[in-house]
Amino acid sequence: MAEKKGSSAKGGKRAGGDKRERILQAAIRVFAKNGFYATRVSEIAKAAGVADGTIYLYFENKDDVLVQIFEDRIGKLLEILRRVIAKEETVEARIRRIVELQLGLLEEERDLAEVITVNLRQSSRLLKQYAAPLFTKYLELIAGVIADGQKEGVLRRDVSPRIAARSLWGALDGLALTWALGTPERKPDPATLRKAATQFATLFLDGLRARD
Amino acid sequence: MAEKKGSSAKGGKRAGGDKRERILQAAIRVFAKNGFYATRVSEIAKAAGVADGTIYLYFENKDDVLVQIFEDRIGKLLEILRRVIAKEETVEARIRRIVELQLGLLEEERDLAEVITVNLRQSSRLLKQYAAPLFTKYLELIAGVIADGQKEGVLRRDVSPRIAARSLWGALDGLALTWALGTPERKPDPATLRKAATQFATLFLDGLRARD
DNA sequence: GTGGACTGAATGACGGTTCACTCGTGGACT
DNA sequence: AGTCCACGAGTGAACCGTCATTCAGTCCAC
Repeated sequence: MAEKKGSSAKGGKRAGGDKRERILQAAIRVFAKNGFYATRVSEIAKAAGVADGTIYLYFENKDDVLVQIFEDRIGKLLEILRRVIAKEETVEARIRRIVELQLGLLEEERDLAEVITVNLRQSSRLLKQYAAPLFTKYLELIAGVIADGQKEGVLRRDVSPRIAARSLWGALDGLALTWALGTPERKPDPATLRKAATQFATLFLDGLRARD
Repeated sequence: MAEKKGSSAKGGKRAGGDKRERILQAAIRVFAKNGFYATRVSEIAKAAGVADGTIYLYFENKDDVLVQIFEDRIGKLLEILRRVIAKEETVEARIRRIVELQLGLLEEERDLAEVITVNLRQSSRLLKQYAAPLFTKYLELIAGVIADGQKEGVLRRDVSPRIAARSLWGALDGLALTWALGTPERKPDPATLRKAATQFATLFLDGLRARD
């Protein structure tokens, strides 16, 4: 309504790509707030400043909106993670970065984190089909780091990298859930977050380090 | 239809309590299979061998069925956990038992585990109101064990018991999720499960043990 | 003036909930 | 003992509100 249109230079034609993005952002916000099933398509539309029908120009249906959020965002996250891991020298540093990144996401993009944490589990059909493969990639990335550490002799070899990776992810997810559910509105205090991240990373690393 | 009625001795009058239980069990089964939102009330009814309307004699509405599952079952789980913890002598043994119990639940009552793991996150309204308090109790129980360990000097003191407890729960939940989602039908292989439990418990304990 | 992005009211399906009815039971009365 | 009746648990077809989705029309940009 009181919305300015195309805003800058060229005008509106190429606004298409922009609309899609606006809808995605709005959907993340609303899904985070109310959950997938309790969210009305019309709410997403309103939040995006778009007509109900417009959503169907960019997405097949409501499910597809959730799917696209995963495809788009988790893809990017994986990219960032890969780059960050490549940059660090030691296994320990890499794992600490993973922890920081996953919990940091909560600070930066709280809504996205909540959508991932909470909605990852909602529709099993959806989940298994789209989210699970990406999720698996994420886990394999972590498992890879751990396996490398084992080969280097830095990490103990009597724990399966996969199990360790899953535990790591689960623990971080569990910590995230606390804040996602705890404070309805406010961002979790970054200091608390950082403290938790550090403590947990230490705990995990000490458990995983090769005994001397 | 082809259902035998009151079956044994007395007849049917006190069958009421029985019906409620039948509905709960059926609901756990169906919720586990399809998730809360995708489940039709009529499906629960069919699975329980009961008319649609009967469900409303025992539960306020569909939401209430889920709520009652939590109240009923998690209550019992807490009870068991408390008893088990009391019986063990050392902190290490207690933590190992917690791990075994939570992963063991997956083996024994796969559907319930799935409902808890997956549906715990579905309706945030529902979740915050009913499940969260019970969940908090569970976490506090674990945190208590860890705090005791710290007081005894067995566990390191530089990690908050709460954070450790959350991590522990999250990791176990993450491991459970693997199997809950992985094999659609079959129970996870008990041996795999046990291996994972042991490995993780060792990992966690070694991380948490007081350094010498 | 035309094409196409966009709109939003109308549509239809779906499914939770209701409620008028059925029927077995156990107590009261003969 | 045999009959009868009131009760209420149980039933399930119908109801009705709630959306996801559609599509006939509007409005720019060129």
